[in-house]
Amino acid sequence: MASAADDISERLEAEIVEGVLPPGTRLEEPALAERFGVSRTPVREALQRLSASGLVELKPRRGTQVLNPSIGRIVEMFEVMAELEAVCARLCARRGDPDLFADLRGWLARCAAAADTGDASAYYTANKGFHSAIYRGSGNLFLSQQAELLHLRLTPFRRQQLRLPRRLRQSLAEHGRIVAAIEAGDAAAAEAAQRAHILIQGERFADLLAQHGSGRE
Amino acid sequence: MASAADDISERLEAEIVEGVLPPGTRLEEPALAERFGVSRTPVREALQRLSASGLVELKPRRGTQVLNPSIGRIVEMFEVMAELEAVCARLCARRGDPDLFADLRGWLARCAAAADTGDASAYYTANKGFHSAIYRGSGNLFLSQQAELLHLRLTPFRRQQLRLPRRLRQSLAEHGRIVAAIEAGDAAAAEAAQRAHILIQGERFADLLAQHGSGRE
DNA sequence: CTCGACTTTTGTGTATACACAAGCAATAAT
DNA sequence: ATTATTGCTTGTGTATACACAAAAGTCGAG
Repeated sequence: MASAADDISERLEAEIVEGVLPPGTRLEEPALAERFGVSRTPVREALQRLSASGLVELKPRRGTQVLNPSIGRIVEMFEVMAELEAVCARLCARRGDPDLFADLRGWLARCAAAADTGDASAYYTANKGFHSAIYRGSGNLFLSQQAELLHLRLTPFRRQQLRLPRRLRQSLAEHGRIVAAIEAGDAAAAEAAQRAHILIQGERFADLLAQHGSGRE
Repeated sequence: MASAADDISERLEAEIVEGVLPPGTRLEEPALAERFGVSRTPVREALQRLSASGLVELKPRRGTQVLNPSIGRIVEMFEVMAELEAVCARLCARRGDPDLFADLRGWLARCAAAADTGDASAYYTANKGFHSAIYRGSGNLFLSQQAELLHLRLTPFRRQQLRLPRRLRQSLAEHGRIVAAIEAGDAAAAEAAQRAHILIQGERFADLLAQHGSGRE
């Protein structure tokens, strides 16, 4: 039922997000067509969609490649992400829905379990669930979808961070503060905690790159 | 130099935003192909892009039509727009750049001139410039682009509002308060004023629809 | 007259073929 | 030896053709 273009764009998206296709990789239509056993037509449609969601860059007559934003731009994206999530957290606090509290507590527990065992992969999953719960908890479906989209776009640049065990525990503590503020109905505190929680990731990212001396400017 | 698909998507975008193609209009590929004198291929690419930017809906095997969101969803979009613009205004106030002040004052003057003569079309243009200046003034290019995109998506639903002369003067007054707060470096006031300025549009929109008893739910 | 099954038509999804621009290599001229 | 020009290769942009699903129309049975 899913069209070939859907299928291809999903698989490419996953590979970009997972880092299988690192930023800068050239995506040539004939090669992809052969790989997926289809013609170039659905491949082109898939690339168009990825371009629209901001994962690849599509230069006219010069091919498409996995987007490789500058450090500055990535930091900007993290700043916007921080604001979007801050709004979500504020709205969560304002709603004060007990079901939402239970949901958040559940994800928090999963995060804690993963942090205890130091399982970065499990923490990644639980973390994603936690943030999605906050998006949905805003009660604004459009906002939630925008947040999910930007979260996806940032995933390639966030992966390395959770490898550091200290960051993992720190992240967990921040989650705890966020949930506490939401449960207390303290919108301002929830907003501030969430914003800080995301902003620190942008800073972390810049630190990591400066450290490793990546080839970016 | 611009590809046919670029050209078509731009023209369709303009027509959707201007209301020539009202929400709900079916966009059939063969018809568009004939109209633009090209084959279906570039038409399809153009529709893909419009779908990605959120102006049209592309249902598999069921064609594409100009997006016709529910009232609730449009209100949600206005809420997100309000938050994005609020962030922009806050960042403007924090920067405190005199060049930015001058820019804003310039647009404010153009808005005032248009409001004096009651020229809704001129006010529309000046208003767009004013808001764009605030986006750019945030100093965050990514945020600015996201704001422009959402502004574009909301344009079809904002057109009717400025017809009302009272709303026009009211809008001008709000602009004045925003600029004053930014110039004063009062980030919190700028943020609040900008948020309110946008939110009122969402409410206005809902009012208008309720009044006219549109066919939406 | 109404309802349902069948046929026709319309429109989308995909494949293939051609057109052409950009990059690259080899050769020729200075 | 260096550089400019020309031809070749690669890859994207567009056109056309076919496959098939969904909607629309038609016909017959009750």
